[in-house]
Amino acid sequence: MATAPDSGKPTAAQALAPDSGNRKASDQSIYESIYEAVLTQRLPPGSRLPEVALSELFGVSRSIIRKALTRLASDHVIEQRPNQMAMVARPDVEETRQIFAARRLVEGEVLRLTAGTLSKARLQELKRLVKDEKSAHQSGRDQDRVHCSMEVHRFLARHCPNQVLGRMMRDLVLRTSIVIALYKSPGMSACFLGDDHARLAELIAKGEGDQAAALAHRHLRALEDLLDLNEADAAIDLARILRPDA
Amino acid sequence: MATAPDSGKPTAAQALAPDSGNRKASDQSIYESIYEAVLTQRLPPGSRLPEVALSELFGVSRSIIRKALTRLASDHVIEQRPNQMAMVARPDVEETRQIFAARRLVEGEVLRLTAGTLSKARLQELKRLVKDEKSAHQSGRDQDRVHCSMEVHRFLARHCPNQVLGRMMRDLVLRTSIVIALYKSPGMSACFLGDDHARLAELIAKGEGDQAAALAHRHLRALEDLLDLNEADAAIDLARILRPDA
DNA sequence: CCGCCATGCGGTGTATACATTTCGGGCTCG
DNA sequence: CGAGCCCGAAATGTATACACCGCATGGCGG
Repeated sequence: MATAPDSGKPTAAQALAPDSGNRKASDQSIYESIYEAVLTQRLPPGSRLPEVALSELFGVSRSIIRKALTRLASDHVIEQRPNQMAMVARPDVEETRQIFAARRLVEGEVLRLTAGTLSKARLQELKRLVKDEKSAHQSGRDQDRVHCSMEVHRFLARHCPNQVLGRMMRDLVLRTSIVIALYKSPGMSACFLGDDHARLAELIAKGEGDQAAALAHRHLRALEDLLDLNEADAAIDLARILRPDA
Repeated sequence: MATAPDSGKPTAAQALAPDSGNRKASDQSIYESIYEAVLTQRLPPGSRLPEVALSELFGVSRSIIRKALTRLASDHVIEQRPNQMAMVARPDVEETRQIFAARRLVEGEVLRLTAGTLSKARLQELKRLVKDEKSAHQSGRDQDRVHCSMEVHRFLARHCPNQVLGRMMRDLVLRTSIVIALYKSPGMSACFLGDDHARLAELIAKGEGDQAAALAHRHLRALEDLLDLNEADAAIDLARILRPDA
């Protein structure tokens, strides 16, 4: 069989194309390009990332690419196996549940710490993001909506007084995005649950940390419940491979 | 001045010497060697890690060393600044407080999840570690005591049902070890507070997750309070540099 | 016709050569 | 005598060459 048994493994060329114009990119900018592409689901889980292709794309040698890939692997963005091409991570169901549990814990505390500490200008920015997300949702620009939705959470992570926790939350937001792309039911409007984000911004502005944390907890629980996490275990993979007709 | 203004910057040769026998070490083993050396405080904060020296020590080329160093930097074990030698991280006071706060949050949840889930054999191992720590303490083998103390926490992180949280805790334990080495008052018996570890093991065995979390919370708070975190701000550094006599 | 092995290709793993930067010692000039 | 400049040693940054590995292909033999 030429086609892969599991989810597709497209090449990275297309999803990263907008960045190819940046000649002589540093390993930091390459890291961010791939990170962003994975975050916004332009690079779906399982996408292959050949070093040579990337080095030509970004106009640097493989040394730089390898450094960027090593860092991405450390952040659980990609998986690297010996003598094999790196690919965007595909966490299993168990890890997915753990990611959600960890994020509920960390994001809750981040919100408690952040509530009431943001300047007026920062609150403006936050509400701007929420508004942009809503408008993107209403005009059906799904790519933009996902981007803004992620940015809401990343904004809160970035401005948390405890940057150690903030950094953890940043990583968990990315991994959440990956597992949503992996396990979302077809057609679900991922991560747009009513105006949770708007209400969250309101609670953050008013300094209601505990209520913000509780809201985020429900938000993430609802999100997890929307995913196809029941059947899709390793058993399914095996069954589909061994009995492609059924 | 030949002597550095801040804490010492010894070369890495001595602390890593026991590993030099392993010719042709992989980047994974090099990563672990340095990680372990930092964890047990054989490599104090600020230690310099020149790539060429390490490559000769381990008998590999700089490529491998650079990969290991990149990963260590991702885990906040070392700091890498452009065109400068890597050195073991030296978090400032603010980051230190954030590390403790993050660890209280994460370790608390890890203990809640782990309590009551360990097999008899695993509980044996845990109590063995606690006993070894105590005996090392009583015979004054400080190196061994630190090692066992770290291993108690790492053991719990490794066997947490939620491995995403477990991995976070592993990283936080290391960073805690670093800041203890940095800020401990001279002569304090770092991280040996009564029989907290023994009582912790007891609560884990009995499945008392909440009580275990509460104990760890107090344990970590007490540990943080033992550190010199009041004065030692950037102001001190500046004062010492500008007025070496006072 | 089916299955097995050899071989080529495309990928990563590692070492090394060379460019560039930093930092310090020592010379020179004011 | 002191301040500033120059330069070289030693470190990192980058590119590249080559070895090795895995996989797919296609020919060959049963």
